[in-house]
Amino acid sequence: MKDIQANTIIGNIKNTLHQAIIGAFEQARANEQLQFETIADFLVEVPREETHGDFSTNAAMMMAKACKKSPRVIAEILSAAIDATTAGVDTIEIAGPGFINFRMHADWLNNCLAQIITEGEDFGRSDVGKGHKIQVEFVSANPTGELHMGNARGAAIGDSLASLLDLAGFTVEREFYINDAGNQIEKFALSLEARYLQLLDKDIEFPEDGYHGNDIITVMKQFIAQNGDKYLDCKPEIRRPVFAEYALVKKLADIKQALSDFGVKYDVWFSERTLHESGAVTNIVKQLQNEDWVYSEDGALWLDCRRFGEEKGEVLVRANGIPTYFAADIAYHQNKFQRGFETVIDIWGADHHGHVARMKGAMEAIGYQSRQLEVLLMQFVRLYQNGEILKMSKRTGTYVTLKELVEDVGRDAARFFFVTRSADSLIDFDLDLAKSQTADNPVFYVQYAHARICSILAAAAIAGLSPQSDTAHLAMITEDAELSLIRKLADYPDEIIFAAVNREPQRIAIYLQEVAAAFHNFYAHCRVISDEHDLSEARLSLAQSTAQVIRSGLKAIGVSAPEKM
RNA sequence: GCGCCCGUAGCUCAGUGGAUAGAGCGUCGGCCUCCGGAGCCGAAAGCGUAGGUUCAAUUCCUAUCGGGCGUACCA
Repeated sequence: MKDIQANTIIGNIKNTLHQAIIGAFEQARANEQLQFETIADFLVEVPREETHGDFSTNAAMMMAKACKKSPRVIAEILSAAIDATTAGVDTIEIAGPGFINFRMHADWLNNCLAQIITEGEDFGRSDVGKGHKIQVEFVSANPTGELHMGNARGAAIGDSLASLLDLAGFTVEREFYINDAGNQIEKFALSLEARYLQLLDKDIEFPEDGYHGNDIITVMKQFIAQNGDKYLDCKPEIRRPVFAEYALVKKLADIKQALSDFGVKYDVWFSERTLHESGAVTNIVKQLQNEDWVYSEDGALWLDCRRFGEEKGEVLVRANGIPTYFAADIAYHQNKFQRGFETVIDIWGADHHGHVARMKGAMEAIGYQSRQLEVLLMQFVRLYQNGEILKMSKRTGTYVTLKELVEDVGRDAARFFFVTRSADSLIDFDLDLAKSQTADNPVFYVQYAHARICSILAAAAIAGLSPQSDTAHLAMITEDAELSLIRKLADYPDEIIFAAVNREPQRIAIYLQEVAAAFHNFYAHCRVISDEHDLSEARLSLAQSTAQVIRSGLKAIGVSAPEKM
């Protein structure tokens, strides 16, 4: 992972130190103290242990081989040559196998806090994205059933990632791809028809591979309430599209509502059907044919995926003339790029991983770069209930819905739960435990810190105290617990950048717990409102900044920041 | 069989090419004349196994064991 050193409080110091170290290398070479060709990619980091200083570099160890000297010897030479006064460094030490540790002047964290306060609500925002257009497409569930736990996870990750990218300076759009065409709609129509007939007392067998969920029975009951039995003697070819259209509208409305209740708002709801109707799907197949990416076999048209390293081709148009999902998906992604996105991120379930390589290959085939399409694969959510695995299946209709999750566990707790885990991990979700332990969800630990601060600020206002952040006030902040909290707050913009660039929203959930812990520790060790008027007002500034960071971070992951709990 | 993901504390999960691997829950022990105890402080407990690369591996590579997913003219 390349070190990201953005234009942030911490990033700027790292950059300055980085330059100072390079300067020291050059000087040592000029003095013939060190001999080397190029300077390796060393890191300037904030060490895990505070006893190792405020910043640290592995430069001496990275260059040991090139310089043919021991790391500690190189560190000695460098530390004598480094001019880090501009960064605010007080002392430089050599430690361990050859780390060079920098300790800043005592007031550096106070200056950090001043800057945090100056930036206010914008603190955390940065410009590393340079306004580049990026799209995050997530959930995109078939509108043939209800949203389930897997969709909930996708929603939590996708929405959070989009927010983080926005904070990091990208121009972001959230999109939901509506699979309202193709095979599953045919099957859907057959299932609806069967339910329709069954509800009207016809003895009809339900399709084996149909959609067994109770929700579509509800939909057809509503349909009958509105339209009666007038489709009973109608030709199947006539009534099936009517059922499907009716149900799609209903189901889509349900999906929008469930996502909205989960705190997710999309910029675009994109209909697959429009791609077929506009001719985009047939056009993309023609384009690929013209460029010799397509071959015929067994009556079907295949994309030659062997040209990008796959073992075999993939069907674009079936022998029956109907294009596959794959063909539509290529047209869809072409459409995305035509809309000006430089990068599109798709969040898919692990069951689609076989689709990744051929989609990326297809992007090359239609003239884009495969890296412009990023697929974030999300492992499954394995549900436990009564100690047993609950097998989810949309086909059989046994699954826990997003709606139930929000009702039983709560939106904040559910979102925090999902966004705390990396997309890579297979989650074991014990529903009984989740319900019974709702109060133990770490989200409340974070929210509690926020509510506590709000309460303090309110009490302070009544006492006639207000946050003051001029230099004289901030200089009164000297306790370890206070400084540790500032240090944690100062990390915020870099945490956002890291999470956004690496597509790891879980970083922020973890970070917020660390902020809350640092605050609770501060609270336990330092009285905010005390007899010392000026110190109280300085600490109020710190508390207020903490609340602001928590509020901003929680917002990014779609969790509320209540003032009272 | 082949491909992808994952094996970190009793449980659920973070994390990292570096100097002492973390949190929540659970267990054990402390802390309320005081701003919110949904809190604070402390203890026990862990990188599946075996090789390799490296100054340095839990992290990268290989093998192996275990789990998940995929391997359709489904999506």
